[in-house]
Amino acid sequence: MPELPEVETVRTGLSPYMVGQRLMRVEVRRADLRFPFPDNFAQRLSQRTIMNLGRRAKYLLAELDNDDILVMHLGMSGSFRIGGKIAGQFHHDRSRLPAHDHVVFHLENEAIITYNDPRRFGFMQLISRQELPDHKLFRGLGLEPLGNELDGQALARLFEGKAAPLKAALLDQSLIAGLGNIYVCESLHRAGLSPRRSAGTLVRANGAPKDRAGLLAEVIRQVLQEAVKAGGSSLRDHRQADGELGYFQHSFKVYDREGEPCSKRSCDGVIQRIVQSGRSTFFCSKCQR
DNA sequence: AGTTGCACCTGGCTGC
DNA sequence: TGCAGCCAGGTGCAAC
Repeated sequence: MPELPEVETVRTGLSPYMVGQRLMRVEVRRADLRFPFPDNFAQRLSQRTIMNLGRRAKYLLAELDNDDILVMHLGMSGSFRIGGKIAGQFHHDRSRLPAHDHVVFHLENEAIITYNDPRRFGFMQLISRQELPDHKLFRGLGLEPLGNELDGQALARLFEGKAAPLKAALLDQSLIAGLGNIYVCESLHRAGLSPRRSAGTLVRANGAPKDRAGLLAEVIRQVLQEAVKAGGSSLRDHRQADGELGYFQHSFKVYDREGEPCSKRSCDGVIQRIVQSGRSTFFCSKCQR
């Protein structure tokens, strides 16, 4: 499910059940997901208390009481479910695909948190707090789009001289970290910018250079904030950790809307689907320039 | 150095 | 109803 808003929604959904709780037992039901689990993974987690559940880009970071950080990435199809005894009540696990339940966390409060991932593009790692910033997973990550750094100037600097299409530049996690296919398409539509325009042209100083970059930075933040507020997007019936469906998918203006009329007032264009670096791009060629 | 294309997986949907 | 083909929210790596 996961771009930044979905991961953030998972974080807030899991936090009340995990933070401050000790891991009594961890079941790991296969040797690997996308990558092998670390050696002695379950043992190293057992009896640790989760001090905080954070997020960087699309990574969930469970900070443990021994200075290790459990790093979790959901890939394309990873999700968490909450079950077990919660607030004195036993909750039945209505899992649809128990075959793909790969990791089960048993917490001191009797909550049972299950990680399910049919495609297994997700992964988990244990990294010490000290080595995390320089770890290969993190050292190359770009700006956190909901942090304080992303504004027109920063974006202009990042994209200056880049020949790559805007679409590709926005998906590049080493520039901005956390956007994926959906929110890039939606942001570009909202900003009225073509996904095919080369990233460098945002900056070229003919007329109002600052404005394009500034506008794009602003709409990215808007779109992400709105999506977080909506609990993310639920595609293919993907659920949030607490079983609720996010509803930002109802706000999509272009994603998966090929052939539909452009929703912008004063635009009579039609949403098109093209393929850029192997992935679908949805946009309106009339109002996105 | 910057891009592109493929690979990693499973499942759901479309169309014959 | 069956089955082939295509598509999917991500990313790392080999190859141009």
